[in-house]
Amino acid sequence: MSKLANITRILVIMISLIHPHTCGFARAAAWEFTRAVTANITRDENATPKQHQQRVVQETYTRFSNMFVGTTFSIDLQTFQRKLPPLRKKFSTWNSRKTKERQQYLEVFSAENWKKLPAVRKAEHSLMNCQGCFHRYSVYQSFFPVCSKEFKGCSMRSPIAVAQDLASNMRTNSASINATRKECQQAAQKIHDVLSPAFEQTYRTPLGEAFAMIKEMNLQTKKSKVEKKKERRDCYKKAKLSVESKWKETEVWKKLTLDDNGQVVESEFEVEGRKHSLLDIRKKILEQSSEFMREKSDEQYYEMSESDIIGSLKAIGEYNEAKDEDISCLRQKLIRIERTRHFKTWHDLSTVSNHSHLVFMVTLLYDPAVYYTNEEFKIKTKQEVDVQAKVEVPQVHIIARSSSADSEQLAYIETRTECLCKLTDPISTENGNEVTDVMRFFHGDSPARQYESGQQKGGHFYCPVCGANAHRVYELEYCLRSKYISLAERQQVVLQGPIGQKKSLERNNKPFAKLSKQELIRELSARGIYEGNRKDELEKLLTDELHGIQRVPALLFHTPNKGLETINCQNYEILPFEPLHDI
DNA sequence: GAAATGAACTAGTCCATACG
DNA sequence: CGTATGGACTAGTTCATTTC
Repeated sequence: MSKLANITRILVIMISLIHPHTCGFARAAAWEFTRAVTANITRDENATPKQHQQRVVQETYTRFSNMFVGTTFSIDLQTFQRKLPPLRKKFSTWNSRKTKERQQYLEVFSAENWKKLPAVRKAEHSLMNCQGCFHRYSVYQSFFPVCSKEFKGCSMRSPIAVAQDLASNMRTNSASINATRKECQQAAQKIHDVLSPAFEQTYRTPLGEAFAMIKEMNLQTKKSKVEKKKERRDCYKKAKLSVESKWKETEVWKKLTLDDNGQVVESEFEVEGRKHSLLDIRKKILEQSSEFMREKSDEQYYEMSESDIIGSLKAIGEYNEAKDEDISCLRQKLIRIERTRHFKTWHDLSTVSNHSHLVFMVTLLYDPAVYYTNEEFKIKTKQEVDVQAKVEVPQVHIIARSSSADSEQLAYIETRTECLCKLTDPISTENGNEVTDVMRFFHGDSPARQYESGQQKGGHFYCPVCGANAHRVYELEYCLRSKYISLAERQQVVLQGPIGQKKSLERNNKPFAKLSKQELIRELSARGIYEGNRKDELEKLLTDELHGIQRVPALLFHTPNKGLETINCQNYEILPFEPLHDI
């Protein structure tokens, strides 16, 4: 038998009006039409019974074909004629105890309801293997009395039929015993096991999940670990947003800036932080550490003999014998050193209960020239004190809500530089001796130091101090040869080319990002590099030239072309190592 | 038709906390 | 203590569109 003939045979076999998956609308229509036609058409006197029967079928078929247009319902007259009698038999011999179901069946699948169906819904139906009936009318389809062995397997596939079988089984076999909890569970489990596969296949939803949709059952799908966490996170996010919105209500400021066309633009910005001014911190530390200071008045210095002064200088390693300095020079030097304090800034970011925070701390550096050593203090007061620990207690400078993005952290530069400019404002001890304060060091973890120095974060040049190539950081010799790049040098590197200069002045936090080819050529030629043709080659050259320098040091962000001395940071250095936390 | 441009994506870095 | 998760960043790839 050829393949085509095989397929045809299967198709012919498949057509049946009583198959469980035959369209309900088709069945009901065929039945109603054949009844109406039989009642309405009177037999011609000349016609034989067979001829009359033929006419009835012909008329029924015509009405049927008119109602169901389209290939999915196509059926030829002969087949229709052959398949009609079993259907008539089903309807006429429908179980008399289930007339209600029969009535409902015919109502639901009435011609009227079919007409009301929108075209999209109609398209779901077909004479055989009707998906529309299977998915949307399975309850009513299950009323149709299919007991043929041939179709039993098919009917079992319908979860409704399976459920009905189970229920009737339970009714007939129910024993009136007091079931234990375990038996109860086992029975329910069995029902689930039998029903679940058919249900899931039909509705593409696990049975349990579908049960959870029924309100009366009061069931809930158990959330997975991931879902639980997600829920919790969403909750945190919500709380964060509500806090932020409240902050916005109270802390909105206005500022005037120039746009690209030189027009003054008023814009709003939010401040979500608090600051102790550097001046307050300096005064506070001066007061707290006064008992440890080896403070002398001007008179006392002038009363010191030459040998005393030289001895004091020697003690702090500041006496240079080769240099021939006179006594007044040495005295001034000693006064300067003993009245100069050095400070260190620490910066870090952290998340506290899902909110990102930024902190700047300021610490005074212990200097034996200014403060007593532990031994000296013990001789003086008989107390055993760790002077350095007392002196180097860190003070909170700025604490604020801020994301770790550079752009956001740079918003705090203005207020920092404002404080640094006032570093030269004189403050005096109780005895009226003026002290000089110097901002000396910066320390923090890698991202913090990268932020402060203007180095890129990550990538191939992540070292915030020397910009060593990431591929070679394990070569000791290479690392030792890599030079410390000072903040002033970094500033010069950025400003060397016209584009870097222009974009820095525009306060672009990434002046070398996304340059066009023309800009790349200009930038490179200003740096004496004339190689490269294609854009990617030029980009690579510039990357190598900058070795990770991304912008001017953070403190110069607002005044990129001014010297560090304008913000009293000429001695400011970023420490090359990552220390322990201050707090 | 090659190069430039821009968007979207992946993979990897470091930082950190939350949680069982 | 290990795992999960998230943000911010660099670096590289792919793909489609535009420009020269």
